Amino acid sequence: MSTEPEIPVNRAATLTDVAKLAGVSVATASKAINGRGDVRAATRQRVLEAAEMLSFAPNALARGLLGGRTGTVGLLTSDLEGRFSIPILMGAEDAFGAGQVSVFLCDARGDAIRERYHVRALLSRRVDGLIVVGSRTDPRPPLAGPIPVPVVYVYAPSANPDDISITVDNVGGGRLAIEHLLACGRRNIAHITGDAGYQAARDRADGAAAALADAGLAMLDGKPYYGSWDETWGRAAAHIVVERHPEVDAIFCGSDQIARGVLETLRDLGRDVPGSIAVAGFDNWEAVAAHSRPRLTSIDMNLEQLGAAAGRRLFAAIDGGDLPRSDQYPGRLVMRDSTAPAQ
Amino acid sequence: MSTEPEIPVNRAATLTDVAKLAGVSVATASKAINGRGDVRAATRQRVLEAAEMLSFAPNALARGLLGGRTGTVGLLTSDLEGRFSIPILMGAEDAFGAGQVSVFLCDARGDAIRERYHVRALLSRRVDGLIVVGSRTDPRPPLAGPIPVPVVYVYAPSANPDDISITVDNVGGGRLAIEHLLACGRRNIAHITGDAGYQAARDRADGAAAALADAGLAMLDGKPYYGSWDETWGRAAAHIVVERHPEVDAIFCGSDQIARGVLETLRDLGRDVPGSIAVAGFDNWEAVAAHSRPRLTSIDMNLEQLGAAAGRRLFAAIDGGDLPRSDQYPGRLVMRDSTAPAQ
DNA sequence: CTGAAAGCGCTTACAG
DNA sequence: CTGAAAGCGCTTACAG
Repeated sequence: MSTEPEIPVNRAATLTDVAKLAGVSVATASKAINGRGDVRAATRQRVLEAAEMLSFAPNALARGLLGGRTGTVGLLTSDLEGRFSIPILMGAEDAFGAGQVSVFLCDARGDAIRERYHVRALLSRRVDGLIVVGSRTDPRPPLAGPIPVPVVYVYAPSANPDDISITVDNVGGGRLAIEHLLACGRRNIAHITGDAGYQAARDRADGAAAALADAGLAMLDGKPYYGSWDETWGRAAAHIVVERHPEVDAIFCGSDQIARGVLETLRDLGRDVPGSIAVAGFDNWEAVAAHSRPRLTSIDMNLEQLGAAAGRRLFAAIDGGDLPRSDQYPGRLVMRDSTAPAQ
Repeated sequence: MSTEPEIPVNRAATLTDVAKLAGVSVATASKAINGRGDVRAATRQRVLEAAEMLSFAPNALARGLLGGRTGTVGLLTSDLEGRFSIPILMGAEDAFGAGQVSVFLCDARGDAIRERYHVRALLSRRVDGLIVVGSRTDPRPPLAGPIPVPVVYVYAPSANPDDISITVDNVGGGRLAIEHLLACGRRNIAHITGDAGYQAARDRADGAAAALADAGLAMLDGKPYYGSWDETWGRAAAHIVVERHPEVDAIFCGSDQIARGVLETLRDLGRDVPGSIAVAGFDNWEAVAAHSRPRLTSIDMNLEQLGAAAGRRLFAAIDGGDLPRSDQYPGRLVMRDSTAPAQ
């Protein structure tokens, strides 16, 4: 029964505990654990064993207090429930998690007051940087007040062009969809999409129009069918399109949910997809696109990559050196069964 | 042109800066800012103004180093893409965000190694507590190693009954659905659900069976149609049910996606919903349930409330005192158009 | 009511 | 190769 007064019981072990157990100074213990400075191999060994024995975990707060860096970043989202925020968040989390960085998550719920409150809190925790995730592609006001750390806006760009914003190339996405439909031999193409108040709707429509123009064509009616982003609108709009333009041989939809509604109506009307009419969606929302009849071809915005890119930019900005610039990322086409060469 | 050498330029203002500018000691500045100790009103005023002028934000790391508490918690999720994790996460974030607590988000991606790594990191950041969010309702192994802070498991309970677990009452949810269908006057009720390997599937089925038994009934075929959680299975199973049991007047589905497939098949077969057959889903996944034809009645698991409850439990555990116990939360029925009294 | 001093747990020059 | 000392930014008894 030896008494070992040195071993801590109720509190987490500190470097002092480790040093004591190893019979060295805290300075030496620190060096041994961090692999810094010249420490005799045997000494290092002893320290490491002591640390292990006490399951020592260095206090990151103390560390952060010293060095200029805390190894934390803030992830500011405007709405967690948004399907778009989540993959971005995953990508960013992944980009950081791989390193030594921990992520503070804050949901401002679209409220500017709450956002400011969270920014204050994050700054007082001395985050090394901030990622601001939007839920719409429309530009958003930049964070208020002086922010002493780098900020990267993702998905929704900052309204200030001097800020770093990483966004989806929706124009390119619209192009991609149309080019695919053209390659399938379709010529009479309608575009049914969401609320025209969304930049995303307008951008995708612009890209679609441009791709059609390149082929000497225009979308049916010369303009998109703007509406809302859901199935109900998709069903209604499909009825209108087919009635006005029986010759329609392809429909590009601004979202998978709209496409889903379009598919239902075409099914009700007995129009064969893709034989008679090809249908392409947007978002590549697995749950929606992969189980429709037929399974839906769609544009994927690569949101996870977008998040990861934002993470890397933030790293670069934190490390200083060459300041990263804003950038746009292209989507990609995911082909399923709702599009095919015309029969 | 006065020279004011005291005002910091490149670094964040510290309490020392504030104290200097206000012409008091740091101790007094600290008390003034925290409303602690007796400070003359005028003095406090001066300090507050100085703090404002320098946009002083107290260094939370330094604070955390002193007191035993850091005001941070770790939110450990096993998969961010899971639809179920997100509302829980929102609820928890909300419960904390309202207070002074910041949340570290870690996605272990279902990998035990990664989970351990994240736990280490969180502990070295001295979080005050941990919330572990599962993505299935099956019990999961408790966190490995000695965890010196309170842990609350949510959605997926810990396999160790001594741990605090906050879960959904799936048995009750199954009951709720069946009781509603019975109240609608249905008597020939089938149950189509997901993978029997999921505790959630078995629990919901058990609840359904119990509610039927209470009414002196049994589900058609005497047991659930187990399959997978998606629409494709819903479509296939609905065909089987209708063929074997033309008398079927209600189908309770283990998920909204299954229900969606069931609705499609019934539509194809020309069976009227809800007139001829009532259909109820589970999850109340807005995007799926609110736009089907007809709109889907479904059981909502109140996941956001679950997350908030977990947050409050963790608070209680951190504050010590009466240790909170594990608990189950009931779901609620959300009535839409796919169920109605029999004609 | 105010301030000097100690200390939280660590790291980093600087001596030895 | 090792250790004593200073210091990161704050708070908290304790004097005055």
